[in-house]
Amino acid sequence: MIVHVPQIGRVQCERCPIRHRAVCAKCDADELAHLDTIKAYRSWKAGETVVMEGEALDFAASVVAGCATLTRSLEDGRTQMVGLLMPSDFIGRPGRATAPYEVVAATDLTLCMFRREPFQALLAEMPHIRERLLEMSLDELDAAREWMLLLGRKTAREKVASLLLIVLRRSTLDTAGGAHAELPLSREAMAAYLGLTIETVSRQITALRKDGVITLQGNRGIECGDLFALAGEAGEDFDGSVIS
Amino acid sequence: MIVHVPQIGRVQCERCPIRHRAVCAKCDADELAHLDTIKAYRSWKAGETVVMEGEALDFAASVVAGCATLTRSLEDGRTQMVGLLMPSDFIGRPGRATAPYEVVAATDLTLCMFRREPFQALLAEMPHIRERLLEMSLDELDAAREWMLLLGRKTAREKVASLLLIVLRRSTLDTAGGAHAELPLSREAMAAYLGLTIETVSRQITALRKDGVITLQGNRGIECGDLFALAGEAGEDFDGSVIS
DNA sequence: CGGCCGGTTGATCTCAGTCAATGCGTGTGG
DNA sequence: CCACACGCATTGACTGAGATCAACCGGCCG
Repeated sequence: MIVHVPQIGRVQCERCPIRHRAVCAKCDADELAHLDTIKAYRSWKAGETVVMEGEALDFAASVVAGCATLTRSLEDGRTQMVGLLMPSDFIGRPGRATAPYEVVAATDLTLCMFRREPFQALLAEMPHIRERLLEMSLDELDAAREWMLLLGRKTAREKVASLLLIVLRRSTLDTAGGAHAELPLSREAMAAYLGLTIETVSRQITALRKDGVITLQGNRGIECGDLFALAGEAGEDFDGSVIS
Repeated sequence: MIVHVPQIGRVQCERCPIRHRAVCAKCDADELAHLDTIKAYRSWKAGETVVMEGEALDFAASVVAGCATLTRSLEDGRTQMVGLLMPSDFIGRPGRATAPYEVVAATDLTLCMFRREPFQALLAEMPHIRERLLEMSLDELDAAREWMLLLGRKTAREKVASLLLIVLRRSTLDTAGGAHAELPLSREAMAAYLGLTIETVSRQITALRKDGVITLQGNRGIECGDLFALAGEAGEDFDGSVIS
Protein backbone atom coordinates (compact mmCIF):
# COMPACT_ATOMS: atom_id res chain seq x y z
CA MET A 1 0.00 0.00 0.00
CA ILE A 2 1.41 3.37 -0.98
CA VAL A 3 0.71 6.00 1.64
CA HIS A 4 0.20 9.35 0.02
CA VAL A 5 2.15 12.09 1.71
CA PRO A 6 2.39 15.52 0.10
CA GLN A 7 5.31 15.63 -2.30
CA ILE A 8 8.21 17.68 -1.08
CA GLY A 9 9.48 20.49 -3.28
CA ARG A 10 11.21 19.19 -6.39
CA VAL A 11 14.94 19.73 -6.43
CA GLN A 12 16.74 20.25 -9.72
CA CYS A 13 18.88 17.23 -10.57
CA GLU A 14 21.97 19.42 -10.80
CA ARG A 15 21.61 20.32 -7.13
CA CYS A 16 20.42 16.92 -5.96
CA PRO A 17 22.25 15.61 -2.89
CA ILE A 18 22.68 12.18 -4.48
CA ARG A 19 23.66 13.52 -7.88
CA HIS A 20 27.06 11.87 -7.92
CA ARG A 21 26.29 8.49 -6.39
CA ALA A 22 22.84 7.48 -7.60
CA VAL A 23 21.86 5.70 -10.79
CA CYS A 24 22.16 9.06 -12.57
CA ALA A 25 25.76 9.62 -11.46
CA LYS A 26 27.25 9.35 -14.93
CA CYS A 27 24.62 11.40 -16.74
CA ASP A 28 25.60 14.62 -18.49
CA ALA A 29 23.70 17.91 -18.30
CA ASP A 30 21.36 17.08 -21.20
CA GLU A 31 20.46 13.74 -19.72
CA LEU A 32 19.80 15.31 -16.35
CA ALA A 33 17.51 17.83 -17.98
CA HIS A 34 15.51 14.95 -19.42
CA LEU A 35 15.37 13.18 -16.08
CA ASP A 36 14.10 16.38 -14.48
CA THR A 37 11.05 16.27 -16.70
CA ILE A 38 9.91 12.79 -15.74
CA LYS A 39 10.85 12.35 -12.12
CA ALA A 40 8.59 12.81 -9.10
CA TYR A 41 9.42 13.04 -5.43
CA ARG A 42 7.34 11.32 -2.81
CA SER A 43 7.81 10.98 0.94
CA TRP A 44 6.88 8.49 3.64
CA LYS A 45 6.93 8.67 7.42
CA ALA A 46 9.08 6.24 9.42
CA GLY A 47 7.36 2.87 9.65
CA GLU A 48 5.12 3.28 6.59
CA THR A 49 5.11 0.59 3.94
CA VAL A 50 6.26 1.64 0.48
CA VAL A 51 5.57 -1.64 -1.35
CA MET A 52 4.23 -4.95 -0.12
CA GLU A 53 5.85 -8.29 -0.93
CA GLY A 54 4.44 -9.67 -4.18
CA GLU A 55 2.59 -6.46 -5.00
CA ALA A 56 2.75 -4.82 -8.43
CA LEU A 57 5.77 -2.53 -8.70
CA ASP A 58 4.96 0.16 -11.23
CA PHE A 59 7.94 2.37 -10.59
CA ALA A 60 11.69 2.55 -10.11
CA ALA A 61 13.21 4.96 -7.63
CA SER A 62 16.31 6.28 -5.88
CA VAL A 63 16.49 7.00 -2.17
CA VAL A 64 17.04 10.77 -1.85
CA ALA A 65 16.87 11.06 1.93
CA GLY A 66 16.23 8.68 4.81
CA CYS A 67 16.53 4.94 4.97
CA ALA A 68 14.39 2.06 3.73
CA THR A 69 14.49 -1.68 4.34
CA LEU A 70 13.92 -4.65 2.03
CA THR A 71 12.51 -7.76 3.71
CA ARG A 72 11.52 -11.27 2.66
CA SER A 73 9.15 -13.40 4.72
CA LEU A 74 8.17 -17.02 5.23
CA GLU A 75 4.51 -17.92 5.48
CA ASP A 76 4.57 -18.32 9.25
CA GLY A 77 5.77 -14.76 9.77
CA ARG A 78 9.50 -15.25 10.15
CA THR A 79 11.10 -12.33 8.34
CA GLN A 80 14.60 -11.55 7.19
CA MET A 81 15.83 -8.18 6.06
CA VAL A 82 17.73 -8.60 2.80
CA GLY A 83 18.71 -5.02 2.09
CA LEU A 84 19.18 -1.69 3.80
CA LEU A 85 18.70 1.21 1.39
CA MET A 86 20.52 4.44 2.11
CA PRO A 87 20.54 7.69 0.10
CA SER A 88 21.51 7.06 -3.56
CA ASP A 89 20.47 3.38 -3.42
CA PHE A 90 18.10 2.13 -6.08
CA ILE A 91 14.73 0.34 -5.92
CA GLY A 92 13.22 -1.63 -8.78
CA ARG A 93 14.40 -3.89 -11.51
CA PRO A 94 14.13 -3.47 -15.26
CA GLY A 95 11.90 -6.14 -16.73
CA ARG A 96 10.27 -7.10 -13.46
CA ALA A 97 6.74 -5.95 -12.69
CA THR A 98 6.18 -7.28 -9.17
CA ALA A 99 8.14 -6.63 -6.00
CA PRO A 100 9.85 -9.72 -4.59
CA TYR A 101 10.45 -7.91 -1.27
CA GLU A 102 8.57 -5.69 1.08
CA VAL A 103 9.92 -2.12 1.16
CA VAL A 104 9.40 -0.16 4.38
CA ALA A 105 10.54 3.30 5.41
CA ALA A 106 12.90 2.80 8.37
CA THR A 107 13.16 6.54 8.93
CA ASP A 108 11.29 9.39 7.25
CA LEU A 109 11.98 8.75 3.61
CA THR A 110 11.99 10.60 0.30
CA LEU A 111 12.23 8.80 -3.03
CA CYS A 112 12.90 10.16 -6.49
CA MET A 113 10.52 8.09 -8.60
CA PHE A 114 10.06 7.18 -12.25
CA ARG A 115 7.10 5.33 -13.67
CA ARG A 116 8.10 1.94 -15.06
CA GLU A 117 7.65 2.43 -18.78
CA PRO A 118 9.39 5.81 -19.07
CA PHE A 119 12.23 4.39 -17.01
CA GLN A 120 12.57 1.36 -19.28
CA ALA A 121 12.73 3.75 -22.23
CA LEU A 122 15.38 5.74 -20.42
CA LEU A 123 17.47 2.64 -19.92
CA ALA A 124 17.31 1.93 -23.62
CA GLU A 125 18.35 5.48 -24.55
CA MET A 126 20.94 6.29 -21.94
CA PRO A 127 23.94 4.01 -21.72
CA HIS A 128 25.20 6.03 -18.76
CA ILE A 129 22.28 4.87 -16.68
CA ARG A 130 22.70 1.24 -17.73
CA GLU A 131 26.38 1.31 -16.85
CA ARG A 132 25.79 2.87 -13.49
CA LEU A 133 22.96 0.45 -12.74
CA LEU A 134 25.29 -2.48 -13.49
CA GLU A 135 27.95 -1.08 -11.18
CA MET A 136 25.42 -0.52 -8.42
CA SER A 137 23.92 -4.00 -8.83
CA LEU A 138 27.33 -5.61 -8.57
CA ASP A 139 28.05 -3.59 -5.43
CA GLU A 140 24.73 -4.77 -3.99
CA LEU A 141 25.64 -8.34 -4.87
CA ASP A 142 28.95 -8.03 -3.04
CA ALA A 143 27.15 -6.55 -0.05
CA ALA A 144 24.57 -9.34 -0.07
CA ARG A 145 27.32 -11.97 -0.12
CA GLU A 146 29.16 -10.27 2.70
CA TRP A 147 25.89 -10.43 4.59
CA MET A 148 25.55 -14.14 3.85
CA LEU A 149 28.85 -14.70 5.64
CA LEU A 150 27.51 -12.76 8.61
CA LEU A 151 24.18 -14.63 8.69
CA GLY A 152 25.69 -18.06 8.23
CA ARG A 153 28.81 -17.93 10.36
CA LYS A 154 29.05 -15.02 12.78
CA THR A 155 28.08 -15.14 16.46
CA ALA A 156 25.41 -12.82 17.88
CA ARG A 157 28.07 -10.51 19.30
CA GLU A 158 29.93 -10.36 15.98
CA LYS A 159 26.69 -9.71 14.12
CA VAL A 160 25.72 -6.77 16.31
CA ALA A 161 29.25 -5.34 16.20
CA SER A 162 29.24 -5.66 12.39
CA LEU A 163 26.01 -3.71 12.06
CA LEU A 164 27.14 -0.96 14.42
CA LEU A 165 30.35 -0.75 12.43
CA ILE A 166 28.47 -0.29 9.16
CA VAL A 167 26.41 2.53 10.60
CA LEU A 168 29.38 4.21 12.29
CA ARG A 169 31.52 4.04 9.17
CA ARG A 170 28.87 5.93 7.25
CA SER A 171 28.75 8.67 9.85
CA THR A 172 30.78 11.47 11.35
CA LEU A 173 34.27 10.61 12.40
CA ASP A 174 35.64 12.46 15.40
CA THR A 175 39.22 12.34 16.62
CA ALA A 176 41.39 9.61 15.14
CA GLY A 177 39.65 6.28 15.29
CA GLY A 178 36.36 7.27 16.89
CA ALA A 179 32.84 7.93 15.61
CA HIS A 180 29.26 8.47 16.72
CA ALA A 181 25.91 8.07 14.99
CA GLU A 182 22.18 7.81 15.35
CA LEU A 183 20.96 4.32 14.49
CA PRO A 184 18.44 4.48 11.64
CA LEU A 185 16.99 1.15 12.83
CA SER A 186 14.88 0.06 15.79
CA ARG A 187 15.92 -3.03 17.75
CA GLU A 188 13.29 -4.96 15.84
CA ALA A 189 14.75 -3.88 12.48
CA MET A 190 18.25 -4.68 13.67
CA ALA A 191 17.10 -8.16 14.68
CA ALA A 192 15.46 -8.64 11.28
CA TYR A 193 18.69 -7.61 9.58
CA LEU A 194 20.94 -9.81 11.70
CA GLY A 195 18.82 -12.96 11.80
CA LEU A 196 18.43 -12.65 15.58
CA THR A 197 15.67 -11.82 18.08
CA ILE A 198 15.28 -8.37 19.62
CA GLU A 199 16.19 -9.78 23.03
CA THR A 200 19.52 -11.08 21.77
CA VAL A 201 20.28 -7.79 20.01
CA SER A 202 19.52 -5.90 23.19
CA ARG A 203 21.70 -8.21 25.28
CA GLN A 204 24.65 -7.95 22.91
CA ILE A 205 24.45 -4.15 22.78
CA THR A 206 24.41 -4.09 26.56
CA ALA A 207 27.38 -6.45 26.64
CA LEU A 208 29.40 -4.30 24.23
CA ARG A 209 28.59 -1.26 26.37
CA LYS A 210 29.60 -3.00 29.60
CA ASP A 211 32.83 -4.12 27.94
CA GLY A 212 33.61 -0.49 27.10
CA VAL A 213 33.59 -0.98 23.33
CA ILE A 214 30.73 1.48 22.78
CA THR A 215 28.75 4.03 24.75
CA LEU A 216 25.05 4.82 24.30
CA GLN A 217 23.05 8.05 24.23
CA GLY A 218 19.41 7.11 24.55
CA ASN A 219 18.01 4.25 22.47
CA ARG A 220 19.37 5.32 19.10
CA GLY A 221 22.60 7.15 19.79
CA ILE A 222 25.85 5.17 19.77
CA GLU A 223 29.42 6.27 20.14
CA CYS A 224 32.58 4.29 19.65
CA GLY A 225 35.97 5.60 20.62
CA ASP A 226 37.91 2.90 18.84
CA LEU A 227 36.56 1.54 15.56
CA PHE A 228 39.49 -0.87 15.35
CA ALA A 229 38.37 -2.49 18.58
CA LEU A 230 34.81 -2.67 17.26
CA ALA A 231 36.06 -4.19 14.01
CA GLY A 232 37.83 -6.79 16.11
CA GLU A 233 34.57 -7.65 17.84
CA ALA A 234 32.93 -7.89 14.42
CA GLY A 235 35.35 -10.59 13.37
CA GLU A 236 36.70 -8.49 10.53
CA ASP A 237 40.00 -9.35 9.01
CA PHE A 238 40.94 -5.79 8.27
CA ASP A 239 41.00 -2.26 9.65
CA GLY A 240 38.56 0.28 11.06
CA SER A 241 38.73 2.76 8.20
CA VAL A 242 35.89 4.58 6.50
CA ILE A 243 34.31 3.22 3.36
CA SER A 244 35.00 5.08 0.15
CA MET B 1 46.71 -21.36 -7.50
CA ILE B 2 45.65 -22.24 -11.00
CA VAL B 3 46.19 -25.90 -11.70
CA HIS B 4 47.04 -26.42 -15.34
CA VAL B 5 45.04 -29.16 -16.89
CA PRO B 6 45.19 -29.71 -20.64
CA GLN B 7 42.63 -27.54 -22.38
CA ILE B 8 39.73 -29.47 -23.75
CA GLY B 9 38.95 -29.09 -27.43
CA ARG B 10 37.59 -25.67 -28.26
CA VAL B 11 33.93 -25.64 -29.21
CA GLN B 12 32.61 -23.07 -31.65
CA CYS B 13 30.38 -20.54 -29.88
CA GLU B 14 27.49 -21.37 -32.20
CA ARG B 15 27.46 -24.93 -30.92
CA CYS B 16 28.26 -24.11 -27.32
CA PRO B 17 25.97 -25.80 -24.80
CA ILE B 18 25.50 -22.56 -22.86
CA ARG B 19 25.08 -20.41 -25.94
CA HIS B 20 21.58 -19.23 -25.01
CA ARG B 21 21.91 -18.67 -21.30
CA ALA B 22 25.42 -17.34 -20.69
CA VAL B 23 26.69 -13.79 -20.83
CA CYS B 24 26.84 -14.13 -24.62
CA ALA B 25 23.17 -15.14 -24.94
CA LYS B 26 22.10 -11.99 -26.77
CA CYS B 27 25.07 -11.81 -29.14
CA ASP B 28 24.54 -12.07 -32.89
CA ALA B 29 26.61 -14.17 -35.27
CA ASP B 30 29.23 -11.47 -35.88
CA GLU B 31 29.72 -10.90 -32.19
CA LEU B 32 30.05 -14.63 -31.58
CA ALA B 33 32.70 -14.83 -34.25
CA HIS B 34 34.67 -12.18 -32.42
CA LEU B 35 34.25 -13.98 -29.11
CA ASP B 36 35.53 -17.15 -30.73
CA THR B 37 38.84 -15.46 -31.47
CA ILE B 38 39.61 -14.39 -27.92
CA LYS B 39 38.21 -17.12 -25.71
CA ALA B 40 40.09 -20.05 -24.17
CA TYR B 41 38.81 -23.15 -22.46
CA ARG B 42 40.42 -24.51 -19.34
CA SER B 43 39.46 -27.40 -17.08
CA TRP B 44 39.89 -28.33 -13.43
CA LYS B 45 39.37 -31.55 -11.51
CA ALA B 46 36.84 -31.72 -8.68
CA GLY B 47 38.30 -30.17 -5.55
CA GLU B 48 40.90 -28.01 -7.28
CA THR B 49 41.07 -24.30 -6.50
CA VAL B 50 40.44 -21.95 -9.42
CA VAL B 51 41.12 -18.66 -7.62
CA MET B 52 42.06 -17.91 -4.03
CA GLU B 53 40.37 -15.27 -1.92
CA GLY B 54 42.10 -11.90 -2.38
CA GLU B 55 44.22 -13.13 -5.26
CA ALA B 56 44.61 -11.20 -8.50
CA LEU B 57 41.82 -12.04 -10.90
CA ASP B 58 43.10 -11.47 -14.41
CA PHE B 59 40.21 -13.06 -16.25
CA ALA B 60 36.45 -13.30 -16.61
CA ALA B 61 34.79 -16.60 -17.43
CA SER B 62 31.60 -18.56 -17.97
CA VAL B 63 30.99 -22.03 -16.55
CA VAL B 64 30.66 -24.36 -19.56
CA ALA B 65 30.36 -27.66 -17.72
CA GLY B 66 30.49 -28.76 -14.10
CA CYS B 67 29.90 -26.84 -10.95
CA ALA B 68 31.98 -24.33 -8.99
CA THR B 69 31.57 -22.75 -5.56
CA LEU B 70 32.23 -19.22 -4.31
CA THR B 71 33.22 -18.96 -0.64
CA ARG B 72 34.10 -16.18 1.80
CA SER B 73 36.05 -16.86 4.98
CA LEU B 74 36.73 -15.32 8.36
CA GLU B 75 40.29 -15.24 9.68
CA ASP B 76 39.72 -18.13 12.07
CA GLY B 77 38.72 -20.46 9.27
CA ARG B 78 34.94 -20.30 9.44
CA THR B 79 33.75 -20.32 5.84
CA GLN B 80 30.48 -19.59 4.14
CA MET B 81 29.62 -20.46 0.58
CA VAL B 82 28.11 -17.39 -1.10
CA GLY B 83 27.46 -18.74 -4.56
CA LEU B 84 27.02 -21.98 -6.43
CA LEU B 85 27.96 -21.62 -10.09
CA MET B 86 26.28 -23.90 -12.60
CA PRO B 87 26.74 -24.03 -16.38
CA SER B 88 26.20 -20.57 -17.98
CA ASP B 89 26.96 -18.71 -14.72
CA PHE B 90 29.56 -15.97 -14.85
CA ILE B 91 32.77 -15.34 -12.87
CA GLY B 92 34.49 -11.99 -12.61
CA ARG B 93 33.52 -8.39 -12.36
CA PRO B 94 34.28 -5.52 -14.72
CA GLY B 95 36.48 -2.93 -13.03
CA ARG B 96 37.65 -5.25 -10.27
CA ALA B 97 41.12 -6.76 -10.37
CA THR B 98 41.13 -8.98 -7.27
CA ALA B 99 38.84 -11.84 -6.34
CA PRO B 100 36.75 -11.19 -3.24
CA TYR B 101 35.89 -14.89 -3.00
CA GLU B 102 37.59 -18.21 -3.32
CA VAL B 103 36.47 -20.17 -6.38
CA VAL B 104 36.70 -23.96 -6.17
CA ALA B 105 35.69 -26.67 -8.62
CA ALA B 106 32.95 -28.69 -6.88
CA THR B 107 32.86 -31.23 -9.71
CA ASP B 108 35.12 -31.54 -12.73
CA LEU B 109 34.86 -28.10 -14.28
CA THR B 110 35.39 -26.39 -17.62
CA LEU B 111 35.45 -22.62 -17.98
CA CYS B 112 35.30 -20.43 -21.07
CA MET B 113 37.79 -17.71 -20.22
CA PHE B 114 38.64 -14.20 -21.39
CA ARG B 115 41.61 -12.19 -20.28
CA ARG B 116 40.58 -9.11 -18.34
CA GLU B 117 41.52 -6.30 -20.71
CA PRO B 118 40.06 -7.80 -23.88
CA PHE B 119 36.90 -8.54 -21.94
CA GLN B 120 36.64 -4.97 -20.71
CA ALA B 121 37.01 -3.81 -24.29
CA LEU B 122 34.29 -6.25 -25.31
CA LEU B 123 31.95 -4.80 -22.71
CA ALA B 124 32.51 -1.34 -24.12
CA GLU B 125 31.86 -2.46 -27.69
CA MET B 126 29.02 -4.93 -27.28
CA PRO B 127 25.88 -3.62 -25.62
CA HIS B 128 24.39 -7.11 -25.84
CA ILE B 129 26.94 -8.40 -23.38
CA ARG B 130 26.42 -5.49 -21.00
CA GLU B 131 22.67 -6.01 -21.06
CA ARG B 132 22.93 -9.70 -20.43
CA LEU B 133 25.48 -9.17 -17.67
CA LEU B 134 23.08 -6.77 -15.95
CA GLU B 135 20.24 -9.29 -16.18
CA MET B 136 22.42 -12.06 -14.82
CA SER B 137 23.75 -9.89 -12.00
CA LEU B 138 20.21 -8.99 -10.95
CA ASP B 139 19.26 -12.67 -10.99
CA GLU B 140 22.27 -13.43 -8.81
CA LEU B 141 21.25 -10.66 -6.46
CA ASP B 142 17.76 -12.14 -6.12
CA ALA B 143 19.25 -15.56 -5.48
CA ALA B 144 21.63 -14.15 -2.87
CA ARG B 145 18.75 -12.47 -1.06
CA GLU B 146 16.69 -15.63 -1.13
CA TRP B 147 19.69 -17.33 0.43
CA MET B 148 19.88 -14.65 3.12
CA LEU B 149 16.35 -15.62 4.18
CA LEU B 150 17.44 -19.24 4.38
CA LEU B 151 20.61 -18.48 6.36
CA GLY B 152 18.94 -16.07 8.76
CA ARG B 153 15.62 -17.71 9.46
CA LYS B 154 15.28 -21.33 8.36
CA THR B 155 15.78 -24.37 10.61
CA ALA B 156 18.40 -27.01 9.79
CA ARG B 157 15.74 -29.31 8.33
CA GLU B 158 14.30 -26.53 6.17
CA LYS B 159 17.77 -25.56 5.00
CA VAL B 160 18.65 -29.07 3.88
CA ALA B 161 15.27 -29.56 2.22
CA SER B 162 15.71 -26.23 0.39
CA LEU B 163 19.07 -27.26 -1.03
CA LEU B 164 17.85 -30.68 -2.13
CA LEU B 165 14.91 -28.94 -3.78
CA ILE B 166 17.19 -26.62 -5.74
CA VAL B 167 19.24 -29.53 -7.03
CA LEU B 168 16.21 -31.68 -7.83
CA ARG B 169 14.44 -28.86 -9.67
CA ARG B 170 17.44 -28.50 -11.96
CA SER B 171 17.40 -32.19 -12.79
CA THR B 172 15.37 -34.83 -14.51
CA LEU B 173 11.73 -35.01 -13.60
CA ASP B 174 10.14 -38.43 -13.68
CA THR B 175 6.44 -39.13 -13.31
CA ALA B 176 4.31 -36.25 -12.12
CA GLY B 177 5.79 -34.63 -9.05
CA GLY B 178 8.93 -36.72 -8.65
CA ALA B 179 12.62 -36.26 -9.47
CA HIS B 180 16.06 -37.71 -8.89
CA ALA B 181 19.56 -36.28 -9.13
CA GLU B 182 23.22 -36.69 -8.26
CA LEU B 183 24.30 -34.09 -5.72
CA PRO B 184 27.15 -31.98 -7.13
CA LEU B 185 28.22 -31.21 -3.55
CA SER B 186 29.89 -33.19 -0.77
CA ARG B 187 28.41 -33.01 2.74
CA GLU B 188 31.12 -30.53 3.60
CA ALA B 189 30.17 -28.25 0.70
CA MET B 190 26.49 -28.57 1.58
CA ALA B 191 27.29 -27.53 5.14
CA ALA B 192 29.30 -24.54 3.89
CA TYR B 193 26.39 -23.51 1.70
CA LEU B 194 23.75 -23.88 4.41
CA GLY B 195 25.62 -22.34 7.32
CA LEU B 196 25.58 -25.68 9.19
CA THR B 197 28.06 -28.38 10.22
CA ILE B 198 28.48 -31.61 8.27
CA GLU B 199 27.07 -33.59 11.20
CA THR B 200 23.85 -31.59 11.18
CA VAL B 201 23.52 -31.92 7.40
CA SER B 202 24.01 -35.66 7.69
CA ARG B 203 21.45 -35.98 10.47
CA GLN B 204 18.83 -33.96 8.61
CA ILE B 205 19.29 -35.97 5.42
CA THR B 206 18.89 -39.14 7.46
CA ALA B 207 15.77 -37.70 9.11
CA LEU B 208 14.21 -36.78 5.76
CA ARG B 209 14.94 -40.29 4.55
CA LYS B 210 13.44 -41.93 7.64
CA ASP B 211 10.37 -39.73 7.27
CA GLY B 212 9.94 -41.00 3.72
CA VAL B 213 10.38 -37.61 2.05
CA ILE B 214 13.42 -38.72 0.05
CA THR B 215 15.32 -41.91 -0.75
CA LEU B 216 19.08 -42.21 -1.20
CA GLN B 217 21.27 -44.07 -3.67
CA GLY B 218 24.78 -44.05 -2.29
CA ASN B 219 26.26 -40.83 -0.90
CA ARG B 220 25.38 -38.56 -3.79
CA GLY B 221 22.20 -39.93 -5.33
CA ILE B 222 18.88 -38.60 -4.08
CA GLU B 223 15.36 -39.29 -5.22
CA CYS B 224 12.17 -37.58 -4.21
CA GLY B 225 8.76 -38.91 -5.17
CA ASP B 226 6.89 -35.79 -4.14
CA LEU B 227 8.53 -32.43 -4.68
CA PHE B 228 5.51 -30.71 -3.15
CA ALA B 229 6.13 -32.54 0.11
CA LEU B 230 9.80 -31.58 -0.03
CA ALA B 231 8.85 -27.96 -0.74
CA GLY B 232 6.67 -28.11 2.36
CA GLU B 233 9.65 -29.27 4.41
CA ALA B 234 11.68 -26.43 2.93
CA GLY B 235 9.23 -23.87 4.29
CA GLU B 236 8.38 -22.63 0.83
CA ASP B 237 5.25 -20.65 0.31
CA PHE B 238 4.64 -22.00 -3.14
CA ASP B 239 4.61 -25.09 -5.34
CA GLY B 240 7.01 -27.82 -6.36
CA SER B 241 7.34 -26.84 -9.99
CA VAL B 242 10.49 -26.65 -12.10
CA ILE B 243 12.39 -23.42 -12.51
CA SER B 244 12.29 -21.71 -15.89
C1' DC C 1 -3.25 9.13 35.59
C1' DG C 2 -3.16 5.09 32.75
C1' DG C 3 -2.15 2.69 28.61
C1' DC C 4 1.00 1.84 25.06
C1' DC C 5 5.30 1.20 22.75
C1' DG C 6 10.00 0.20 22.55
C1' DG C 7 13.61 -1.53 25.07
C1' DT C 8 15.91 -4.22 28.89
C1' DT C 9 16.56 -8.03 31.95
C1' DG C 10 15.79 -12.67 33.87
C1' DA C 11 14.72 -17.79 33.82
C1' DT C 12 14.35 -21.66 31.17
C1' DC C 13 14.42 -24.50 27.06
C1' DT C 14 15.97 -26.31 22.75
C1' DC C 15 18.22 -26.79 18.45
C1' DA C 16 22.37 -27.16 16.43
C1' DG C 17 27.41 -27.37 17.55
C1' DT C 18 31.20 -30.02 19.46
C1' DC C 19 33.78 -33.97 20.41
C1' DA C 20 34.38 -38.65 19.66
C1' DA C 21 33.62 -43.27 17.96
C1' DT C 22 32.23 -46.14 14.12
C1' DG C 23 31.11 -47.60 9.34
C1' DC C 24 32.10 -48.01 4.62
C1' DG C 25 34.24 -47.84 0.12
C1' DT C 26 38.65 -47.20 -2.28
C1' DG C 27 43.30 -47.21 -3.29
C1' DT C 28 47.98 -48.87 -2.01
C1' DG C 29 51.74 -51.51 -0.79
C1' DG C 30 53.63 -55.80 1.22
C1' DC D 1 45.20 -61.28 -2.26
C1' DC D 2 44.87 -59.36 2.04
C1' DA D 3 45.92 -55.68 5.38
C1' DC D 4 45.90 -51.26 6.20
C1' DA D 5 45.18 -46.46 5.84
C1' DC D 6 42.60 -42.71 4.27
C1' DG D 7 38.66 -39.95 3.04
C1' DC D 8 33.98 -39.27 3.62
C1' DA D 9 29.77 -40.04 5.89
C1' DT D 10 26.99 -41.53 9.85
C1' DT D 11 25.74 -41.93 14.63
C1' DG D 12 25.88 -40.99 19.60
C1' DA D 13 26.56 -38.26 23.96
C1' DC D 14 26.96 -33.96 25.72
C1' DT D 15 27.19 -28.76 25.69
C1' DG D 16 26.05 -24.19 24.96
C1' DA D 17 24.51 -20.06 22.32
C1' DG D 18 20.58 -18.04 21.28
C1' DA D 19 15.36 -18.54 21.30
C1' DT D 20 11.34 -18.36 24.06
C1' DC D 21 8.38 -16.81 27.61
C1' DA D 22 7.65 -13.46 30.95
C1' DA D 23 8.32 -9.53 33.94
C1' DC D 24 9.61 -4.89 34.19
C1' DC D 25 11.21 -0.08 33.00
C1' DG D 26 10.78 4.58 31.15
C1' DG D 27 9.07 7.95 27.88
C1' DC D 28 5.14 9.69 25.48
C1' DC D 29 0.48 10.79 24.46
C1' DG D 30 -4.40 11.00 25.16
